[in-house]
Amino acid sequence: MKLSEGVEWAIHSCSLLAALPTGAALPTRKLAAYFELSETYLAKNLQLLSNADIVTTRKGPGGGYALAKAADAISLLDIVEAIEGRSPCFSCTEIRRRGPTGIGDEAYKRPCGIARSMWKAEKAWRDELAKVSLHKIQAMALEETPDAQLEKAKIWFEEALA
Amino acid sequence: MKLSEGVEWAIHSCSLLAALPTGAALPTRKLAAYFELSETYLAKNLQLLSNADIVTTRKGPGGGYALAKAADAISLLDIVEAIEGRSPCFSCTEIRRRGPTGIGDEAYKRPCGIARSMWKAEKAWRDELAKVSLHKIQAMALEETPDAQLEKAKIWFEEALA
DNA sequence: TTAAATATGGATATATTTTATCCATATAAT
DNA sequence: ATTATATGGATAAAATATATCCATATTTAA
Ligand code: FES
Ligand code: FES
Repeated sequence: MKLSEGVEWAIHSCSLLAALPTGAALPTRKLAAYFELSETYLAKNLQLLSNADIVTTRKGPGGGYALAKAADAISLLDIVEAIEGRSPCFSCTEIRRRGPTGIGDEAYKRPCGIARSMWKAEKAWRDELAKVSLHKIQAMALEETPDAQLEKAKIWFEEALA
Repeated sequence: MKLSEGVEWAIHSCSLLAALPTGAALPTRKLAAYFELSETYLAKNLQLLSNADIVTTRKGPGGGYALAKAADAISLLDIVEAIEGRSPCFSCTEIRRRGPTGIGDEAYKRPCGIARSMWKAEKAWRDELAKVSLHKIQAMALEETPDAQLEKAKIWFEEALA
């Protein structure tokens, strides 16, 4: 069980976008450059964010990506689900119905106890992710980023938005 | 993010083993037959349970698998970790250090806020799994299994252990 | 003592998923 | 018009999950 790389990429990208001045946007090329990531593959992940209405896009020169809503209205869960999808990690294949003791499908009404337990745990995970806003992520990043990096980031932004 | 099939197989297998009379054991062949699963692949998963000390084994005729401890001393988390391993689902690749604004590795002491948040959610998942004992799983199964199946299972057991 | 039944671990094969790239197209700004 | 950009589809390459096979060690039962 591993989350895809794209989840980390997407969170960092959103966190960076959260720092943009109103009205500004960053294109794939610049986002990829900032994090030193594959431009084409990052583009795919940004598309997922776009389809999930987490970011908005503007085509053409000067265009790019920006957050679609306030950073405190976007949660880690939103981002994780945009990238990973919404299907449960645990999937019950109804093993209980199989084999020599299994009986007709109509006999099994509720989801089995195993699935219910696994799904409950998964809900705890999602609930916890839902509690963390992008705003909080950005605030933590701001606080823990070394001053030297903040300086360089400031200069990079000026150039990128010029 | 998907849990491997083996997790479901392992939980069902343990739940069945929990129903064994003291001293009895079931070999791979019979477990696979009961659930109509691939015998060779189930064997691999049972090996993982064995290495994790969730089940004990006895080689030779009349041998097989049995629980290594009481069913209420085994949790879903134990089983999930035996099959899936203990490494975190989210892995921080330290993207923050990269790119044109990144500075020397020595500047980043604590894990980043993104990773801390993701790991916290993961902990909530594991904690929830740890709360569910195999005993509970077995009790739920017993309660929700149709009577017709319980009958057939009883007969199957008698034959299997004869 | 021997034969049969079983688990174990290694090697390997196959299928599926993830990661990554490329391209043709649509769209917007200058 | 030209340039910069996102989008979605097709495809390729790499990694992982699924599945099988085999040689070996061990244990039981005859
Ligand atoms: S029957 Fe296997 S998890 Fe539901
Ligand atoms: S730097 Fe990316 S999650 Fe830690």
